[in-house]
Amino acid sequence: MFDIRAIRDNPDAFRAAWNRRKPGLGDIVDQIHAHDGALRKAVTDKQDAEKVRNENSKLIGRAKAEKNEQEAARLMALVAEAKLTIEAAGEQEAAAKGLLDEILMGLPNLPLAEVPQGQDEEGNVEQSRWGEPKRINNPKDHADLGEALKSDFGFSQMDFDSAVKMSGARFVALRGPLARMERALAAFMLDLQTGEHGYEEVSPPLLVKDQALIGTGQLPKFEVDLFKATNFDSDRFWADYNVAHEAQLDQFRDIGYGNISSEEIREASLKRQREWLKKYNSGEYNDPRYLIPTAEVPLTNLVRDQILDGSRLPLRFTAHTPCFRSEAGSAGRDTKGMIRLHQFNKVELVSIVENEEAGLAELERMTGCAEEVLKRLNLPFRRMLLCTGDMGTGARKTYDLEVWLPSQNTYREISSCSYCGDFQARRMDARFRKEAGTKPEFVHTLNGSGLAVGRTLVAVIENYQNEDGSITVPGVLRPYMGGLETIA
RNA sequence: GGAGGAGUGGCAGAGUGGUUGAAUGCGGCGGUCUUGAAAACCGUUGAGCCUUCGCGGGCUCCGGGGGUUCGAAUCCCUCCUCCUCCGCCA
Repeated sequence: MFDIRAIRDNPDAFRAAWNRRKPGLGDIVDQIHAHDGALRKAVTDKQDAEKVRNENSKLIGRAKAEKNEQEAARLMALVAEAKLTIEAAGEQEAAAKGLLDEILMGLPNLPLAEVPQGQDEEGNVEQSRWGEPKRINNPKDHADLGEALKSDFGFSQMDFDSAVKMSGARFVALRGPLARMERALAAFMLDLQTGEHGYEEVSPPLLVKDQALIGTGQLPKFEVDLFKATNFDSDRFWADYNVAHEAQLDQFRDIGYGNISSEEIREASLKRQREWLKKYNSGEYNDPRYLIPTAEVPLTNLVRDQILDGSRLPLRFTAHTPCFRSEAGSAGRDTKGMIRLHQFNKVELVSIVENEEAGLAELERMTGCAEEVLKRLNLPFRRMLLCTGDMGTGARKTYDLEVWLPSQNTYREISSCSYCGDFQARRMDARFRKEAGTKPEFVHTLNGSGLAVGRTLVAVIENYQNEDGSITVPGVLRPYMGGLETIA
């Protein structure tokens, strides 16, 4: 969401920024301006009429107390007239607000000036590199290595076949030492971020309401990327439906079937059915939840609908959770292995700060916190500054960390750290008060992966592979794996 | 799942149809007193929006939504949340 007053005052700045996101998108400013004008006109009209109603209602009370019925009747007529105006203006207000919100909620955040212009990942700019890729002769990819490794019971430690049978494509079951290594990675990351970087560990809900996703920006535009868990109340729906059906039949009977054409009956029935189809799909009989696509959603929503104490900022949260993504639109990409799954684990970092200056400093800090994980695992990586076309909707500036994958002879994304300004805060109504007595201000939010656990496992397997197909356990993970040095 | 109760300002807690955006207490802020502090006393203290260059004026909000009424925190409907008891359950 955006500050409508800022758009009014600087329409050209918004126009230019949205055009940087996507050529032509800035023209939306004209529509916003039109709807905003209509909205304010309607609001003013309504308020004027409400004033008339309120004042006269008080006078009515006084007139009645004085037993002046004639005066009371005269005033009541005035109020009745005002109410018509209120109703009409109210409808116009709701219509304009609906159109305006629909536009505003669907627009992406404004990229900061230092973000490079670009259409897709080709436009991203490398910022730095760390570590030297190790020379590996004929490196195998993680899937081949993982499937070849056997658990004590003789099953693949990276068991795609079994997972696919029960859940379909893009799922995996880790078994034995590899499963433990994934847990070790998560524990290591969490200990680092909480113990050394000051993040508070959170165990959040994994199912959230649509409002939470609207808050962080995944909705309304990207519902196809999410897994939705529905729970339709069919008993209540059909009970209500039958009542409406009976009522309509009664209505026909009252009119008399001789006085109504079969065409009219058909029309009326269809209309009723269409209405109920709409209700069927609405939230009225359904209370859906979404599986979180990232812990950014619950962690950021921790501050929703609040006025925080400014002296406590910044707040830093971390959580290790599964993430669920439908991966609609990525058919055919990364179909082999664990790079792109419907379910994966991730350690997420979220920071709540007070303004842009603090936010940009925090972005550097947060990215550093993510990089530290890779450094301690001794995995080569590079830092990319994302271009305007490759950033997520909520972001104003994003760094991606890409880890070296020997099998692909390239760097692959393993973390993404974003500064979101007050974009999410406005959608969530998350504010803070600098000092007692001062106006509340919107907080600024950041989120980043610290790191994607599944992909880190992939990187460890590939970078620590040995000629014989065994995997050397990185030093920092050994304490978490009972001292195990090699997975074979 | 069954039975009952409750949702009011940062917190506690009055208020059941007419100057109530809301008594009172605590907390916060400012002040008096004091060498300083405490205590005491006085004042002040919700949010959002519209309008105005500004001073100011106005509207909305007492869990959410809808309704009754000239007028609703107060009455009705509905949903949500919380509490107590019973049942079931990781």
